[in-house]
Amino acid sequence: MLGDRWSLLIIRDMMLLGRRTFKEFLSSYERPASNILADRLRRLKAYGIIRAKRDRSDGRKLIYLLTPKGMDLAPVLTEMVLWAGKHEKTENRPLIRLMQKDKEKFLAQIRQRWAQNKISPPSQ
Amino acid sequence: MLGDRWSLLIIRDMMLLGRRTFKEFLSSYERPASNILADRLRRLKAYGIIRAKRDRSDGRKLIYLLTPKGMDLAPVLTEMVLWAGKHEKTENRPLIRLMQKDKEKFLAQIRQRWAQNKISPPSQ
DNA sequence: TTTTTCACTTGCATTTTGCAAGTTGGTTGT
DNA sequence: ACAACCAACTTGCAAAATGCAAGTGAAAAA
Repeated sequence: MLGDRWSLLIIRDMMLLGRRTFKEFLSSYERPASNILADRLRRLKAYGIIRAKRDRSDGRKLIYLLTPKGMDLAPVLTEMVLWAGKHEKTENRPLIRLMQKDKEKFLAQIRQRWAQNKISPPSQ
Repeated sequence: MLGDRWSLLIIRDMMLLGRRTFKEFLSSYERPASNILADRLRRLKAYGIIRAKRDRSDGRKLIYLLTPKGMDLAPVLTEMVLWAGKHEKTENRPLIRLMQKDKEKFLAQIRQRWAQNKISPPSQ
C-alpha cells in the first residue's frame, strides 16, 4: 500500500507540514507529477488512509485529511524522520530536534493538533 | 532511498525473519524477481544499509547483514508492522503480539540478537 | 567427473512514471 | 454578465522501472 515513491511523502506532508490541497502537495519539496499525485491521492483514499472534503469557503478546493487509520502512521513517519535525521542530510532540523527531545510528547501534540483541525506545521 | 516496493520488505526479512541469502530473499512471501532483488541489494549496499560477506563454509553463498545504519531502521519496521497489524490482514500474529506487549523490550531483543549474530527469527 | 546449487545477468515484454499541454468547473474582477 | 483566473484534475506520449524466463560462471556435492 505504501511501497511506492510518493505515498509516504504525501502523508508526511499532511501530518508534519500541514499540507492539505492538491496544489500544496504539488509544490512539495520532492515535486510529484500532477497525474501521479492524483493517482496516489485516489489510492490513499481507497485504502482509507485519507479522505477529502470540499472547502466551505472555496468550492474549487478539496481539503485532504488523514483518517484515524492515516493518523496511526504518525509513529512510522516519526521514526523514519528520526532515522533520516541521524543518517542522511536533511533540512528541517528543528522538527527533528523536537522529535528527539520527547518522542511521545511530539506524537501527542500531533494527534491533538489534528483532533482540533489545527493542521498547521508543528512549531517548537 | 526506501521509496520502492522492495527495499523495506528486504530489510524486514533480514531484521525480523532472519533471512540472509539471495535465495532466502527470493523465496520471501512477496517474491521479488531475481534481477530486481539483485539491484535492490546492490543499492542498499551502496547506501550503507546492508553489507555482504562470503560464507566461510560455502564459497558460493553471500551472507547479507544489516549495518548499524540498517539496524537503526528497527523502530521504523516495528511501527510499520504494528500499523499493518492493526489495520490490515496479516499473518504472523504472534510476532505482532510480541511487539505490542513491550515495544522497547522487543527492540532490545532484536538488537541483542543481531549483536550476537544470532539472526534467527524472534520466537514467542 | 558430472550434476547441482548459488548468486547473479541478459533479453525482452509489460507496467509505471514523468512531462507538457489540455479540460472542467467554481471564483474573482469589472 | 462576462472575461480572466484558478484549482483539481486528465490526456497523450516518451522514458524509465519492473517483471518474466532463460541463461552464465564459479563453487560444492554426488
